[in-house]
Amino acid sequence: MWGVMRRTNDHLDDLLTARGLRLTRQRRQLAGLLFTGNDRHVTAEMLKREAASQGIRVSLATVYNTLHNFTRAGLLRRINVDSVRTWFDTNTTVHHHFFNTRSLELTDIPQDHVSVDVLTAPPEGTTIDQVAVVVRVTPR
Amino acid sequence: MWGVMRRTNDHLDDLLTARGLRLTRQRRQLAGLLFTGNDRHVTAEMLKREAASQGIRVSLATVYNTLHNFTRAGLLRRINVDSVRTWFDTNTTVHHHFFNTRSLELTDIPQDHVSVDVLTAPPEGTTIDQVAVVVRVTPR
DNA sequence: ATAGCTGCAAATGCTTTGCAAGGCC
DNA sequence: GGCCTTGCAAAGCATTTGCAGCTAT
Repeated sequence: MWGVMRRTNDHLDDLLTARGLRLTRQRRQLAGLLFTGNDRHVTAEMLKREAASQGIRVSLATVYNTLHNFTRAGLLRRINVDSVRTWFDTNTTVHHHFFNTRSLELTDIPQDHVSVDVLTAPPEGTTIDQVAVVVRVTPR
Repeated sequence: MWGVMRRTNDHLDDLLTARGLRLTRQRRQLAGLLFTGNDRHVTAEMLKREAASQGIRVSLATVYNTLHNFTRAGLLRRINVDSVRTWFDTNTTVHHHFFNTRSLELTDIPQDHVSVDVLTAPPEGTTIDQVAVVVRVTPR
């Protein structure tokens, strides 16, 4: 039990320091929520609420800062699915998404389950950065 | 000259009335900007600015109302490419986009220039509504 | 010691809303 | 006439920013 906890926390600390991020209480706790267990999709507001529900005290500004720092450090990936809020994905590998426009739920689609071919050349003077496939779904 | 103008305006009026939209000055003028000429990608702010530059007086609230009304009527399509502003596309057919994340320019990719295959079934209880491919590009 | 973080409150940017006045059918 | 639209100002959200005080290294 204690062994597991220690290992998990050490692992998280390594994750942060390896990316040059200082170990602050807030970052460690948010990392604990994000990088323990399965892949997750969160918004700033969601993460703040979840933290609060676990007795973690963080300001919303810090949640935003942390999400951006983690993204810059390559620990998270931004996803653009609706124009209201910004989503962050703990799965940083190339992959795509189902987006339930009613419940606002995001689900991963493994990269190898989607084949995309773009036959048109990108606009003059630009290079392709990322291809995002969002499959919008609604309750049947 | 007059013939062309008349025909264009009549055509626009038909477009609106056919969709059950009342002919107000603002709707006709905005429709004139949107549906005359090539396909376009606009945000509310852009359309408002463009209207202003042509001496068309419309409030921003009305621009938003109109964009939504036109969308509901099937004359426009919403596009989600960034989480800051909402884009509207006069091309309502199925197709995809290049999005220049630096200049915020949107370019169409004809549907038949993109092949997408999703091998994963949509989440339990949902059906696919739309598949959106956004190719993010940056200046070389 | 000091560069970097945090938290608060205020500011920002996009979008929506409430409501009175005006316009279309 | 009656219902729909418009315009304004205010409100609403998500997000960012300025800054004073704190903290990791």
